[in-house]
Amino acid sequence: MHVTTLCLGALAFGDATGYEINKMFEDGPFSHFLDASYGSIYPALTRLTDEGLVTCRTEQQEGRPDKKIYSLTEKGRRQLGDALGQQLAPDKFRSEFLFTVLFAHLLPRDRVRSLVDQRLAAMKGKVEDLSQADEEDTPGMDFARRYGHAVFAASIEFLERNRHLIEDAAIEEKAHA
Amino acid sequence: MHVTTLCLGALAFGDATGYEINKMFEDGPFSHFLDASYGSIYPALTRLTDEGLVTCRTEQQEGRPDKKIYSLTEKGRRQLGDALGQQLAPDKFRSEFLFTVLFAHLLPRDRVRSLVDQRLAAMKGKVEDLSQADEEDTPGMDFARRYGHAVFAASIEFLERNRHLIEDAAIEEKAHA
DNA sequence: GGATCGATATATCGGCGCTATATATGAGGA
DNA sequence: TCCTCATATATAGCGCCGATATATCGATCC
Repeated sequence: MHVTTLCLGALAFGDATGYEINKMFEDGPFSHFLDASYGSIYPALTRLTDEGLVTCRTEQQEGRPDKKIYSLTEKGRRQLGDALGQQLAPDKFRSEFLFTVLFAHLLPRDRVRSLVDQRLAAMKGKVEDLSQADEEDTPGMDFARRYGHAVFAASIEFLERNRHLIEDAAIEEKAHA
Repeated sequence: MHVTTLCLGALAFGDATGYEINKMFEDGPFSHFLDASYGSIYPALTRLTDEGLVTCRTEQQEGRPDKKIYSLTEKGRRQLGDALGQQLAPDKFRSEFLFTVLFAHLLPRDRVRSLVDQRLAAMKGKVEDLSQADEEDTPGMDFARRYGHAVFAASIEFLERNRHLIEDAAIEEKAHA
């Protein structure tokens, strides 16, 4: 599923600028399970406009560049529907933490402990974020939020119960590797 | 963390060919939380050889191309240690399933149900995979395996308990979007 | 017995998308 | 006063995935 499709999805929630779409990936409803950045969003919106899947109207502003507000066309809406009907790619997960942990037996104990502490703090923050329901959310958004909450909660519980497995394996001294 | 670093990590478990390293990402110990493919592994090994971080010896074979077996040098081992001491990037997670589910209220119920069924089946397979401990695993590998198991188990439980949230929201008719 | 398929093994090309950067300004905190 | 953050668009560079090319052996299938 290409960035163009993700942008169509973003616009299905209402008209938006490239800047606003980017925020949906950074902080918004997509942030926990999708990724996209300016470098791909702006070119995608241009391509979508060329193909007639979205339209663009410009709004003058003072001090800032003019706002380019994009809207889904009927053709774009159909294209999104098609994409959601295709075979989906399986989830992708990338964790430098787990990669690093594979070498716990070669790392100083302090390092491993700090790694786990940092991770626990980050995950507790995420669980906090995902605890707040929003009245305006679609059923899907609510489901995704609860899903994230459940997974992060399980992750935290696992880490707290099993951190000793890697901490005990780590080396006592402070030396590097 | 670049592919070169991941290759150093792979070679820290023993000498290997590019083909074997690829398998570590495809089926092996890295497969659940890392990604890399031929298109990046072979160039990475060339670069690592040029920089003296790995060495390469060639083994003749009949019928197949000669095996190029790579080994970590002392310099490579130090470089890996350094990388594991740096600030790690946070986990990245990409899910077309959750993206699609955001639009559950626009999709036919059959589609949503089939999506959940497919996902459950895939996840049960993963849990199965991750149930088998291996005597030869490092403590880190064992930890990562259990971690995956815990997270997938939580995921399955959540899906089974909450699938109705999106299935009830989906539209009754069979029409597309 | 012939055909097809998957595993073994290396390598490159095209294109997609992230990271960083450029540009410009107003608001708010230090 | 200065710096950082938010608003807003856009591109260049580069890293990496996916597809493809090449070659052979063993296994399965019909």
